[in-house]
Amino acid sequence: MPPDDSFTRNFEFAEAEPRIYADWEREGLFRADPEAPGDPFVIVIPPPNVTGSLHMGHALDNTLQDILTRYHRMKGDNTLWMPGTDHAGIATQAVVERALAAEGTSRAELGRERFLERVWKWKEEFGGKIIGQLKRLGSSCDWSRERFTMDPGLSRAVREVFCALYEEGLIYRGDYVTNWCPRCLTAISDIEVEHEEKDDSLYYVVYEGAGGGPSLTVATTRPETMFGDTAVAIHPDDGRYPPGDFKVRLPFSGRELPVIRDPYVEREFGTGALKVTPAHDINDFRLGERHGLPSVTCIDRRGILTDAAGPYSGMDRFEARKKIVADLGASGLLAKVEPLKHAVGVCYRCKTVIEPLLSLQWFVKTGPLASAAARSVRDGRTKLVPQSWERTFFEWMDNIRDWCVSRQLWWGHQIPAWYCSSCGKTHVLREDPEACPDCGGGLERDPDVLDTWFSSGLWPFSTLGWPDRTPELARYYPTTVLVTGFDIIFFWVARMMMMGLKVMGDVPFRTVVLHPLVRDASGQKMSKSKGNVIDPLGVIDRYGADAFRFALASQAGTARDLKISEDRVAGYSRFVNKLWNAARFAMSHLAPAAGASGGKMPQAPPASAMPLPDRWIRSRLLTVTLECRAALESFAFDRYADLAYHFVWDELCDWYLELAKPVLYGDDETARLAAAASLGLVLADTLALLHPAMPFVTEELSAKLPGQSGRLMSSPFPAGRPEDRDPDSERRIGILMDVTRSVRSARADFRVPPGAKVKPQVSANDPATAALVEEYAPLLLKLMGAESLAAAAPGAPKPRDACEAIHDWGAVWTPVAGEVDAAAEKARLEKELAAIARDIAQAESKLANPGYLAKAPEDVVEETRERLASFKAKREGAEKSLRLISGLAAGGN
RNA sequence: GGGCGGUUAACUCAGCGGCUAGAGUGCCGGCCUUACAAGCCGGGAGCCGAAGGUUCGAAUCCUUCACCGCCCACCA
Repeated sequence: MPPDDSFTRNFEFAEAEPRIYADWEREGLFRADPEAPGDPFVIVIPPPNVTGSLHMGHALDNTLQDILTRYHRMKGDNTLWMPGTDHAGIATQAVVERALAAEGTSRAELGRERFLERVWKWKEEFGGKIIGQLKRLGSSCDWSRERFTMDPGLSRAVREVFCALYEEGLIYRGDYVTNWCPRCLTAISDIEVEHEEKDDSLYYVVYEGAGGGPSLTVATTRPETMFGDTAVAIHPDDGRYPPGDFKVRLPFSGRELPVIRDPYVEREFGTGALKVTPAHDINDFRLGERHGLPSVTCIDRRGILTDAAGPYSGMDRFEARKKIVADLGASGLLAKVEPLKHAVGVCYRCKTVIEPLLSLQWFVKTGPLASAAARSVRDGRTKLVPQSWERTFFEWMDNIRDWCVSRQLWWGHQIPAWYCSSCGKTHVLREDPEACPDCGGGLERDPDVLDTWFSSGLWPFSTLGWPDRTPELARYYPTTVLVTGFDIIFFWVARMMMMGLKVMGDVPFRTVVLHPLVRDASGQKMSKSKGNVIDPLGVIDRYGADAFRFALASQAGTARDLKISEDRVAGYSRFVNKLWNAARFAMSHLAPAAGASGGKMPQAPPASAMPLPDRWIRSRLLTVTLECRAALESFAFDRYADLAYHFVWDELCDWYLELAKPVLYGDDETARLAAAASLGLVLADTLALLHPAMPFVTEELSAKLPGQSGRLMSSPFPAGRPEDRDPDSERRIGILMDVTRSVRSARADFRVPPGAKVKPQVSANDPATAALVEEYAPLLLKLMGAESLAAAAPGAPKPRDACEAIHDWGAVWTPVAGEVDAAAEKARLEKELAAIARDIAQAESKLANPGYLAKAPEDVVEETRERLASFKAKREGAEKSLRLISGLAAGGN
């Protein structure tokens, strides 16, 4: 029966995937309905930057989310995958500023209002490209609910939360030393600072004594900040320095600095004397607070020295450092210079060295929020998967510092704070005011915007409609699972937990699945500068989304790195093809069977009424189905993929389809139809099993099944038919596989010509096995290139020309050309016997061990007993053969 | 300085107290067998990083060490 002409030889993914996706979308299959029944299963997407395009990290993240979403949807859960994008303040603003620069203008020239118009316009025009790319991946998000962090609704949520936290004292404004990026011209939070090991110099600078006091030498890496010094600090117990108050003179300026004593100072480092610059160092700032020191800012927001730096004013901070060092040397005030390796903070975006700067910023008081978040993980309200991340999470939450949330940008949620020019009061308000509510004076709004992560911290409830009490919020919060890379645990996961617990009074999600980070094939981080970036869309173009998704899922275990290479994807594209062709084959037999049952899927008989191969595959399908479900429930995506892959390829294709062929091509019509129906049943379940990982090809194939009306994506996920469990059929198929493999192996070893038919015999240890072989011999003949397969008479000797394969249930004799070399055969058997003897010795020693018998679990001991019996059976067969062959070797030729 | 990973076949990894340690890719040999040559069949390949320890039993648990990688960090 030739396959149907419309059934192409390969899955034409380039044509099929967009078409199928459009069908799903048109049919509204992604939509969630809060009124619908079923347990809620909810995922909120980690919102990609609206300016971004799909990279490997997104591809992995969204593949896993889609697998879970599709699985739960098929299971009948009330499933919502909530999509959207992030305004990504600093990143987006930078992109638009670059565009402006190319036009020869700038943000300053445009002014705030026109600049923001430009960003919105840019967003409408080029933003959201990534949504289309997520669709190509197959993401089954409910696009009707797509949100953007700067939507009116979400902005309202941001404002509400800001006001509420302010009213509660959890948001405050103050003058502190914050991390300032002189290039981005904004403050950034602590976790946005990266630390880079750098080879630097430690300069020993002499501060001469004032008023007859002693001189001090301080050690610093940043001599250019000396004009901001307002003290020198030593350890209170440092005996190298005289007791009592004294002062030193700042080089060049002559300004007098008090010498203070504080245990913060490390006596062992440098000279044990520390220059204190409260305006440009966070530790010095704290020292200054403790000792009531003034702050002097000597470097401005652009990294340029200020008038406080006297002759160096107007110089860049690094230029100034060189010049100052040179000048100190010339004045004999540079005692020495040592090389020093230390970590320097740089901006996570532009890698510019951070300038700690005293400035007026808004902060979130994170202490109480963080301890609530940590508690929710400690008591299991939110689980981290893999659990090993908990320690890291606690580490951070327990040592968290206040979160600087103001950014000196224009693109973002402007801080809802107004300052009265008359009475000087600060007003944080939900509605824009006309005038000062207190005195009616003129108001000026705070120009700054909020950190992008402030709004993404609200994502799990703001997207569901909060602050309104929507049906979605009631039904879908807390969400079920959050899937993300571990790189944003602190940026995002922790913030959502803090905000969710504070605002909603409950955790934002029950489980956080932290997946690996995608690397290139050699484990390197992908980056444009390294040129090792693989574009996921190119991969989809070349291999299809299904192969790509499957490759990602197959590697999504508990490791930290996921090394992706095209070879791997190519490997799974062969799997897609394999599945396609297996289905093509199955369908060519299903079609006539369906014809016989009126175009409908033929009713498959119960497994127990079927021949052995069907009973076996259905038993295996049951096991694999249950294992796949267990794997998905525990987020073991790699295991799920592996199980499905091997079931399809090794069992379904390599054995079941081959064993079915003699029947399917046979003359017995009843048997043929039954086999086809059984095949259809197994195929349908297999497609459903694979659908979460490979949605396109499975949907396409499912549509070709006879009598198919609905979509596979909205069909039930297989639950497994418990009545199909059949360990005996698995054992018996195992014997038939042994026979087949033994003959194939003998043929290959002895170079039996491909066309030549052999007449193997099976010498079974018991009549039941002999009967089994005789019964199913017709199914095996073609698989092993045999003309006949017979059970040898009990006790019959192995023919001289036969290659023998020994099993615990008996032996397979495959006659090969001429006579088997007796000496070689003897050597082989002796080797085999030695191996068997080792196995037996091992098993026996275990069973003779009282500790083993007493402590090992019952089933393990039982297994060992069975194994020992099987070894002994094998040994007996091998010994018998050896006796025979020895006789031949000695007396024969 | 603190913490977390990794080290298993040529490569990339799975296995994480008990089957004779597995898979994919690659390699070797043979096949165009009417679902699939993007395929089929057969085959070789590993003192499970090192050393101790716990245990009846260790690739798997503990300790120490080595190398690789990541994260956090207020000795300038």
